[in-house]
Amino acid sequence: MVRPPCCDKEGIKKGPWTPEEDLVLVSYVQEHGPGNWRAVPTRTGLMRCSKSCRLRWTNYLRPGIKRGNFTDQEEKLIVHLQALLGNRWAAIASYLPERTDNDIKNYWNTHLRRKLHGGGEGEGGGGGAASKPAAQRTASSSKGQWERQLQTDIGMARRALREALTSLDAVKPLPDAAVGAGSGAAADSPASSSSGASQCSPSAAGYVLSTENISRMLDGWARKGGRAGTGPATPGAAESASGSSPSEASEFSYGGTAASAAPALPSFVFDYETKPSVATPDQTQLSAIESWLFADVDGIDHHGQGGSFLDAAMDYAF
DNA sequence: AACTTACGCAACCGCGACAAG
DNA sequence: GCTTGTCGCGGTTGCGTAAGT
Repeated sequence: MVRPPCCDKEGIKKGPWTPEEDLVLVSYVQEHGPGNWRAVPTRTGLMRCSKSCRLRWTNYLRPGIKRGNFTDQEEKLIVHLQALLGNRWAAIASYLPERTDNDIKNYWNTHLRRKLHGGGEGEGGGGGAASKPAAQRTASSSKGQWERQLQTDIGMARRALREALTSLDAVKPLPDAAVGAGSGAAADSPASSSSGASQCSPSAAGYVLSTENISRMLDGWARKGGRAGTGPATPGAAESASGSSPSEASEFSYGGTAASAAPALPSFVFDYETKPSVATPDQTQLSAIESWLFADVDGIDHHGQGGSFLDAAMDYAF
């Protein structure tokens, strides 16, 4: 039963991804779509294990990802959902389509857990499992199962989310800017502010965000002088992306200024992206959430609305 | 200015579930 | 129904950077 680790093969590279690897992976996924990760290393020549490729894609390269600067709204959602669902970060992440489960997990571990429990012990990281959430932890966290679990938890989740939004409303009545910031890279991401993503049509959001990601990557690399490492992680680095296109980038014809060059990169439209939310206007999305949450406030559980959001929520996840 | 400590994030690891044969 | 392969998730670690002394 003990299966050897998938990555213990000779010649499998570990550690931070290099710009070249990122571009190869993006290029591959662009062409073939995400999935069949097993084949990625062999077909791309990447000396990475399939897991690493998948992780890199889902946590970093995937278009539509917003990084850093969690808003109050997101924070509250995370807190409430964590209380309800426990450390099922993937499930929680499905409510925050622009955030990765890893990001949420990190944010929880580094900010929220401390914040909520004042350095208190045993909650969250270990505590999430230790202190049983309202929804009992199932042994499985697989997609299908947590989806079913979510279905059963949905009532509680709705209540909690509504509370979260309601309490937030008291502080800040969801102005457009806030809504945009709620999920919008527009508000707090220098990258987007410089690239004008917020001005793009909603349908192009995914596209723009994806190119932004690349832009960020490229800029990060440029700043590090092409040094391998976590350069792309440098937040808000895209403002100088233009004019700093590393030589490697040209090899892949992505251009160094991905964001500004977006229209010239039609091949970068990730049609196969499984999270339609990236192409959904943030405001619309939040409005949907809100209407769904408040649908039964007055005792009316509009099936249509609830259903639609539930469907949408499920769509986000898959 | 140099050194130390704390923090944040990206990536790795191990396990379980699902699907195909 | 069983075995094997692949995928996805959550926990944890290690490195780079910021903050403090």
